[in-house]
Amino acid sequence: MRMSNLFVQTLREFPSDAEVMSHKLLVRAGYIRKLANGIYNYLPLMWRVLRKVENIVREEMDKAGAQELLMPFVQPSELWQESGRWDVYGKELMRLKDRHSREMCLGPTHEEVITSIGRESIRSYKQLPVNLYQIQSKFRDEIRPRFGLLRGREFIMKDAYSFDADEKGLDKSYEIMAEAYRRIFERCGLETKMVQSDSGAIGGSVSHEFMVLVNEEAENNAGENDVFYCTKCAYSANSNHAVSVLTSVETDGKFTKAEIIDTPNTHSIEELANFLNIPASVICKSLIYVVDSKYVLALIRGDKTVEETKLMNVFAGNDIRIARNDEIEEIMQNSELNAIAGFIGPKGIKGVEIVADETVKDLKNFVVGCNQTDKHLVGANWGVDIELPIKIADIRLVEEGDKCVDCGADLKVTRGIEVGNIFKLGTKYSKAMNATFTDKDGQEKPFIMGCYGIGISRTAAAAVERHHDENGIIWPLAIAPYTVIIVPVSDQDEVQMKTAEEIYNKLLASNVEVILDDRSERAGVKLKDADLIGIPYRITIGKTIKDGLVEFKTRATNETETISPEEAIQKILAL
RNA sequence: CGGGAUGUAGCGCAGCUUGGUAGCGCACCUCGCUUGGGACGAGGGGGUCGCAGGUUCGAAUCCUGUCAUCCCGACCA
Repeated sequence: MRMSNLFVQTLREFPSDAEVMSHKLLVRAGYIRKLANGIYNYLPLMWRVLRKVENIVREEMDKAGAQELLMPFVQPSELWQESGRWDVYGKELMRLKDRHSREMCLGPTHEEVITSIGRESIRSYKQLPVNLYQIQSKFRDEIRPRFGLLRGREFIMKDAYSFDADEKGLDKSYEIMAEAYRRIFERCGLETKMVQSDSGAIGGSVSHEFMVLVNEEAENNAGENDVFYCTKCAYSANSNHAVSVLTSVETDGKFTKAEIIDTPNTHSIEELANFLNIPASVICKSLIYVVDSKYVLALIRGDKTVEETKLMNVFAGNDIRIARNDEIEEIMQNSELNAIAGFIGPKGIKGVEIVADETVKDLKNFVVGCNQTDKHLVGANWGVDIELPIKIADIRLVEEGDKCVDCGADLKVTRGIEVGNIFKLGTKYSKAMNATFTDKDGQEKPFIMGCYGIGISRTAAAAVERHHDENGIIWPLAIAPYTVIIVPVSDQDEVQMKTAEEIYNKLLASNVEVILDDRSERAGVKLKDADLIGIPYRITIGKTIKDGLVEFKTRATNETETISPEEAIQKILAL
């Protein structure tokens, strides 16, 4: 490709609406252009990168025994009614009507469609296992798209679905996919961590996410997930799923007599602990949440934080948020109580489901809200002053310094970008949609399914997030849009131009993906652009060509060597 | 949806407080000059000032509404 023909427009400055590096760089280097909120044009350079990622994914999926197909992007509502998700998926599902007023949606994922394919085509256990995948644009009407390609509304995804006859088969399919995923990300030049995760709205039991870890020091951290990992063993998990053993702290309070005392203006745990001069760990914190449309009172030890996804899962909910003040007022009125947030407690409260975190059950002589503003109950004990809630669960957010449940070593936290996700779905969809096969014993059984996603466009963006410097992108070789760029310093120097053309033609003849910067620009412009665009190797032809030498630069290390054109060609061919 | 901010040329911004009919840098076009890290000079093209109302002799500027975008929380590949 000649640079003079390449459809690319680099910008001198970063776009003002971008926050994270991958977004800033991809726009500035002319890879993407926003069309609408969360919707981007993939310009020619970007499309080349995406196709590279896709092809790596294809090769590894095919190698793993999966077969590619393509399902419709627009789907009928009927299938979603069958699975039950039409009503629970929420506003992320982009719904629309066709000319006959039939309800349709833009595919955010394809469990329903693949299940319908499975039930129509797979009749016997002899046809199993099957793993089908596609690479396609998905649409999710995200509440807040951001970070460019890292969280768009329209994005490119590889989604695979496995069908097995039994759990053992699923375990095997799952392990094969996990292994394929490890290879895919490694080939894309991305170090990933496979972490346990919540299985969320898609449903199912076991799931893991593949996280690209991003360093904490980065100014704008694009990692949207907290990943906890053990410093000693292999345990790692998304914060929405992580569990831990706590280090022991004071849980027996100093108040030995149960009484309600004045605690004016102690709206937060910190204020209350300071006022009473006690550790937060002898306070029982009470928080009111709205799960779907139900009120929930969550109790947790004062020094700990509620993990909202865990709490939501206790009630098998789809949506959770902390209650607003007017909703708390409503609950108080219905309970014939009167307290504002900060003084809420479990005693006497009505119209809410109560769940206690495991941390509260061992509290003794503790402090808790008593539903009277500016007062708390101190010296409380379960079963004496307040009944211990029946529902006890782990709804606690793990913190750095907690201990690993597997080996007892310290847990640490880091930020990660989720680029892949694998789920054991089990029979969630096959049962709901009546997708069955005939097993060995002649019985009709629902398929045991799994699903496996990779964000293709997100993976490319994550690669930029992970590999760049102050001058621009540094593409891993395997997904770079071009392998090498040839830069003659002056287009007016005939020898330079002639040499550049020769190297260009030789590399082209060997099927190397090469750019010749034949533009009539000053050297600085061409060199800046080469760095910004992030081509892994650069052959610069300058004055030293008089001595038969060119400069060979490796973008990843910014190291250069002065060698002959032929040597430069050989170095590229040897990659 | 809640909290905060912004909409002026392809990109980055000034002008708005104190109304008088739009400007700077980059990019783009022409000519000259220049060619190892985003040169320079001269000339040029491009904007219903997000949109709709209102106030006014007159609105980018003041008022009202509306739309869009960005940031912080809930979503997820």
